[in-house]
Amino acid sequence: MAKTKALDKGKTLTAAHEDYIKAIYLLRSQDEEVTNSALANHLNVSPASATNMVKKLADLNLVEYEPYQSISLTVSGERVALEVLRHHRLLELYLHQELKLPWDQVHAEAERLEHVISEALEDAISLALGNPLVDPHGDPIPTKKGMVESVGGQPLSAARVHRKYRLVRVLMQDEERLRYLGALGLYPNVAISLLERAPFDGPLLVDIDGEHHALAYDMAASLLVVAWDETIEE
Amino acid sequence: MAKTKALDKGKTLTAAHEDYIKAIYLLRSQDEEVTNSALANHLNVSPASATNMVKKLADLNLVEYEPYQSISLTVSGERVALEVLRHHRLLELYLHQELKLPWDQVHAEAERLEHVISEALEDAISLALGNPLVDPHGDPIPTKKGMVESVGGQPLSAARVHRKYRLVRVLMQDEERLRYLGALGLYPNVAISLLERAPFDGPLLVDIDGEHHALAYDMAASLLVVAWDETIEE
DNA sequence: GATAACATTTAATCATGGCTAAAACAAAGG
DNA sequence: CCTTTGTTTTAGCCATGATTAAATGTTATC
Repeated sequence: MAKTKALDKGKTLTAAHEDYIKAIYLLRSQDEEVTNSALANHLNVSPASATNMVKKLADLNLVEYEPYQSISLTVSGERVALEVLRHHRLLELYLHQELKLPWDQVHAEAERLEHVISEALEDAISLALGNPLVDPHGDPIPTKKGMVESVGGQPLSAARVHRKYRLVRVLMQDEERLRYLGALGLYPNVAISLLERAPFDGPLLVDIDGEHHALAYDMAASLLVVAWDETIEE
Repeated sequence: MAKTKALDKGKTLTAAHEDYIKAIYLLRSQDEEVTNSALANHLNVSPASATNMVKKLADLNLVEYEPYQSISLTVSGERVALEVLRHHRLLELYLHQELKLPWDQVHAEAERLEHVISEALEDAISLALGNPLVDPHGDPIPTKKGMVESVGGQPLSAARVHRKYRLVRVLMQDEERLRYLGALGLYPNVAISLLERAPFDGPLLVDIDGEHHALAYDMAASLLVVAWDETIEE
């Protein structure tokens, strides 16, 4: 019982702590090196603030940190990250599915709620949703035990022409863009085919549920799809 | 546009601000004089902290305050109080009714959530519940416009023997006590009759839905009832 | 009306989590 | 190898919201 400081302290973590830990986890899971500036940038704080907090997290045994080195989570840190992420994604799904909030609004709302819900509420939400595994953007919801389903898929921008795909994940949280996608009917599980690809990473012509639309390349790069017939039909 | 500071600042109020304002409102509505110490006591902070915050709230035009005098809300202050209270009570009802959290837990949960839900979420919750007017404890839910239904009723401790009453409100938020009441089946709208009253403010023998129980005097004093036939049957 | 008892306010401090400016360090190019 | 460029850290500061201890004001009692 000597080195388990972080576990001892239990739920003394503030929203700020959780935000940093979540950011480290998310950056890492996008295969980005977690540098001080990347972290500061992701959280919209100054680099100095990031250093400051990272040091505190290191004291709590939640991150591994040596000055001037890149940052990583410890096992307890990752446990915290997954817990927060579970809250976040359960909330997103709940708000969208049960309370009918538009999907471009649920992220911001969950961002605040994730820090204050109790274990009991987390469980109740999960139960009400039937212990779901993905949120409205197709992001996987960590299980209570901290397991994360790896959602497969390739970027639509890299897909083959004239093949039917299923949209499985939207790597975007920006409200404007999500509203735009929503207007096109681009939600997870929708059928989408690539009709034509403009050169030089130009726009892509796609068929969404019968309708034709042009889609900017970088948008398409943030849409993960799998071949339609590789997936179980609902 | 000179004196409307509080309105100008809009949603820059912190959870601490809201807690103080809510406390002032609740103390006042229990006909207690809102003194500095009552406030400090209610919020579990030191008197010095209360003075400090009250001065800030006065600067924001949310409370009326002169040193050494008792404290009251301004019109904008009351508007804030009602908004927070609306959040709180909507959340309590939602958590209890839709997510099936035990009624003794919803207060603590709502206490945290009330400060972070958006207008849109508030509306969605209210809509999902059919724009309800009372929470699970029988406390009135302020309307969007800031109207509060006054819930009538007299303390059960002052009720007449051998008359059928309807429990309309439980003036208690303590988890232990609520759990106890719950175990007795004492929720709002339950039928209750006073069978016998012990002298010297002693326990009361009551009939709750056919079962007989003894109830401490101070408990009964926190239960508001109305004559069964004065109320609309469901 | 003086004084005791109590409530309130002031003053000085602390922890948190930001910030800016300056110093220290790392990595790359000449 | 040294210097330039960019990143990271340190140092000093600020606002928030709490604390305790001391000073001040209010009220009740004799």
